[in-house]
Amino acid sequence: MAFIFKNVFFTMLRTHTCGELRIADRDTTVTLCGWVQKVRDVGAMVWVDLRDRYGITQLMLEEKNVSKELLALAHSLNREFVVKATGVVIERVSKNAKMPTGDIEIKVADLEILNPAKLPPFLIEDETDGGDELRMKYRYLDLRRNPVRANLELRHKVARETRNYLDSLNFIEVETPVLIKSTPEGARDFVVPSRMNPGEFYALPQSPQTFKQLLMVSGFDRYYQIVKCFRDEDLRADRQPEFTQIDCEMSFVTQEDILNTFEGLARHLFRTVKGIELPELTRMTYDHAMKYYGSDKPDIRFEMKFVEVNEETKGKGFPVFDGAELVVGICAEGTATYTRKQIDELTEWVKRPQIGAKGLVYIKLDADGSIKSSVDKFYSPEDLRAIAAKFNAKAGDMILLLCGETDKVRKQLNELRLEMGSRLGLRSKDKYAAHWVIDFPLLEYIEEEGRWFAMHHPFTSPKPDDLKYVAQGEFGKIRANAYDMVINGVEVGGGSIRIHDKTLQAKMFELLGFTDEEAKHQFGFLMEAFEYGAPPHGGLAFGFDRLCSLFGGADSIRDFIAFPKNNSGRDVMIDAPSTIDAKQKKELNIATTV
RNA sequence: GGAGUGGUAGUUCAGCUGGUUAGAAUGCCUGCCUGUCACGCAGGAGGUCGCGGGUUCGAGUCCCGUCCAUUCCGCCA
Repeated sequence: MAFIFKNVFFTMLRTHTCGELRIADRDTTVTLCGWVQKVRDVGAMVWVDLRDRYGITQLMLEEKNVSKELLALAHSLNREFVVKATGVVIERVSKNAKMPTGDIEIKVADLEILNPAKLPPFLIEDETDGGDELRMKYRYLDLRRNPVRANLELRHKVARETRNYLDSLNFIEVETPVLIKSTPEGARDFVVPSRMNPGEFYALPQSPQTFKQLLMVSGFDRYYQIVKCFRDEDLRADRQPEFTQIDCEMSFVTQEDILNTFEGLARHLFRTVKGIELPELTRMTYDHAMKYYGSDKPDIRFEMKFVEVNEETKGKGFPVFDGAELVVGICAEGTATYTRKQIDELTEWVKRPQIGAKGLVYIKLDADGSIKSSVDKFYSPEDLRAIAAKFNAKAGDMILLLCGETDKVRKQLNELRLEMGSRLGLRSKDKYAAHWVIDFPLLEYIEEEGRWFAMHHPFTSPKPDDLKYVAQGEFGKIRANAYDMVINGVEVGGGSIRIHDKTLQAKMFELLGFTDEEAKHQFGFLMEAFEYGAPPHGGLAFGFDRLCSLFGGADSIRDFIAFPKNNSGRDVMIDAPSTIDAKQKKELNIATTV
């Protein structure tokens, strides 16, 4: 077969794909290549479902019009054999409305086994019988399955549309190095020994942060990169040791410009990838998010905001509340019908070590107008109604209260809120609510380390108005020009306006406990660059894998990565990491222990 | 580092308070079948119950250890 497409000459084994033939192609002679999905053999007649990336087309062989040899060859086919078949497209006698090619089949005149195949260890079907472990070991087979292939196609589309959008705004994609320098701040680095520099190590980037800032100093103005980043931390369903970011930076911009630009990207992606017009992104301060949702990435697909009821609950003789720093709760609509058993189960749920609440107090507003609670001993119906009023609770609702230390109890109630949202079906995967969380604190104090840490990273600029707190030593009050984009409770991206002033940057390092030497050793190149005319700049980075899994309606990012690692950071297919031989170690100056 | 869940046929799972020869579904093999498409029918093969130790007359089942997988907490600037 040979043909010309866009002035390029192709020769190919096939004339068509397995997904494109329709009734209009009747009577044409075609050659298809693909994998045997299924052989249906009724003796004198054989049907073969031939599959490729594009779909499935049915091949048909009939005793009365093919040779014995050809029929025998068809009988010998097995799942996943690679086959080439030539024949005429005919209308089926009995059609299959369930498949796009279901009106036609190929009356096979010639059949060639291009490659036989071992029986795969699991079914290559949409609903596979294979468990995750097995699928990962034979990922190349798993990738033949429609759902996984569709995920990678989605990923491709998101990448393409990201490039289209950013390109239209004059962003240019610049590659930055992968072998860079280790820095102690932030996540653990993956390191690579340098053969040519004995005893020294490169680190793989946790993000191209400093390079993109240097590109701003270089005048590149608008940069982006779809780039692999590496963090040697424990993994989760939504966390891989190597992952991909859409990394962006702009010069001569305010925070407002960045929010608008990347809100535009989000909306462009929703429009082009999902066909959804995303409403304008709302904005919420970090303080607001923590107070009303107990999280810096609230899921605002549903309300169920926190209501603090210290005033209403204290001083009534209930010691647990009286002794608590904060009494706070949520109103779960329509759950007054919960049975004792369900409430007990919910109580056990919040008491699990992962959540760690001491207990759960409920107030039920029954449909008949009565009010009942687990603390009736301490609160009169009037007391309870006063609390309920603060929640705007109505008959049929149930209020769930937690108490304790402010930070902890907010975190616990956040978990409960999300759980109740799920139970009440308020977190539908095809509903999207996106917003910005802004005004993050610049610093947070880590008890164990006894010092302040950058909440975002050390290059984040403080809000000028808040610099007054420095003199007072109230570092926790300093807010940053930092922002996160949150969609459905998932932090999909975040960034900041950077420091471009050498003195301020030095001050920041000092605050973070760096000595002059340490700062110079680790970030001297950046400090020096800032002396040569650094423009005001800022940017952000999106978690590309998470964005894809969000679009794909999945909680795990693994099936949006062609070859992911497992929970222990292993690639079970190629069996990495692995040991290296003594010669390699010697060259790399690595002591041979073990 | 911590908590939970799981590991039994190629695969996904069931297997109760310990008790004959460890089951089901699916896949696989053989035969029959000319309109299948979850084809059907008949027959068949397939197991070191993750590994090590213990309790017991007897362990897939109970206990201890260990490995692996997975979810979460810590961690992830």
